[in-house]
Amino acid sequence: MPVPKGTSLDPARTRDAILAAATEIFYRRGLDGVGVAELCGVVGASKETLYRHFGSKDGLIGAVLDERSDRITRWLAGTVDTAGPDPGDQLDAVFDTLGGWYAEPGFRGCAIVNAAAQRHDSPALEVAVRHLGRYLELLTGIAERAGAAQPALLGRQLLILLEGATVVADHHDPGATAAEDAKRAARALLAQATRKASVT
Amino acid sequence: MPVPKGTSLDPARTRDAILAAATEIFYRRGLDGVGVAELCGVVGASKETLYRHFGSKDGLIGAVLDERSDRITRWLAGTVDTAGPDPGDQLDAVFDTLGGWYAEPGFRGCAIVNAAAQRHDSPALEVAVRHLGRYLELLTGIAERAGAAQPALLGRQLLILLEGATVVADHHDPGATAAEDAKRAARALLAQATRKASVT
DNA sequence: CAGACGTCGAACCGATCGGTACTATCTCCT
DNA sequence: AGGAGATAGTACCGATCGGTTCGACGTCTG
Repeated sequence: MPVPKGTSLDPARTRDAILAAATEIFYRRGLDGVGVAELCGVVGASKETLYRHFGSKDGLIGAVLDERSDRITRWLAGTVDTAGPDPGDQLDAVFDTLGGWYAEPGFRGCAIVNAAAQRHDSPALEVAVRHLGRYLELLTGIAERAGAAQPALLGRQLLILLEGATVVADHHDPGATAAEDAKRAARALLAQATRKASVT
Repeated sequence: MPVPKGTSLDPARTRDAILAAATEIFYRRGLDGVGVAELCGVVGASKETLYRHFGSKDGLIGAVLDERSDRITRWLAGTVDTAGPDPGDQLDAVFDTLGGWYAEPGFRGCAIVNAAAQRHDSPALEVAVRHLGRYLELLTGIAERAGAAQPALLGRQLLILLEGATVVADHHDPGATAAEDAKRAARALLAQATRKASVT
């Protein structure tokens, strides 16, 4: 039966359902680890519907990564906003939030960086560049508000800590200390960058 | 013609040739981005030869990652050995070496971490865990020799910097400063950890 | 009520996938 | 000299790939 009797016809909702299912399964199994047919089976949609909404598998991948980057960025910016006015507290909030993410079951690293690792062109690379740019903007803002001597430098260093902690948490973090380790390092760099007599 | 007239028959060399070609093409195009047939065409070997040496594509992937991890670890340890006795100099050597790698044309991030991003089981994950463990051992050794208050902590933080710099260099490093940024951060953390009145 | 639109389910397409089998031919070792 | 082992080349296997097409049937909008 096409279109089960009684369902409300809502293209936007259908699109969102495909997007949500694809986001989860692409993250868990990798972009090449699942075919379009299986994906359609999981979400309960037909291939025609998927291709009408996204045009191609690459189009779907692009949409998934776009949406995920937007959501993560909003989520992280939200934790900064609710952390109060102190830049140090904001930094703590960022890494505490990351720590919560690392501890979630099914954590597999950053979906966007992972995607860029397996498709070094297509939409994935562009989304990754933009995604890290957003992170950098957020972190540099904290560095500026803290009065760091070289906020751009500190922002880049904080980005390195963030991405490094994510990789380490994914692949080598027996004590689950990556977020805490990175937080301490971030605090130390912040303190050093805001000291009056600053080193290099 | 099977076995071109005049070639020396050397299974080990054949194996190495396949391994070298696979290492390059897997790194550039991703594990799923190239098929066994194309790979055989590039290296000039037959499928039977490949399967006799490696058993399966996954076996080949495992061998590629194993060999690459060994080689990178030796390479990095070598730069530390030739950097002299000062732990600070050794740390500089590590990140300077990384900076040279980042600047190479065709740099695509850490092949092993990339592989683990697209195959979160199989041999890739185990090799990644071991690979980061080797890095951690190297960095913790530097931290110990420097007399850090908490060498294990500093080692883990240095690992985060190393991996973070690699990711950032791959995806968002317009000024190609990632290695230098990480080096400065590493130096700052080392200085802080070796100060007598140390902050947590 | 009528047409436009959305959707499912299935069939189908050519291409490619990882992997196997076999033959002809060459090198190496005794 | 002769057997054993290694190799290229090719054909082949079933499965799956991304993608297209079509008909039946449903909802939505006028």
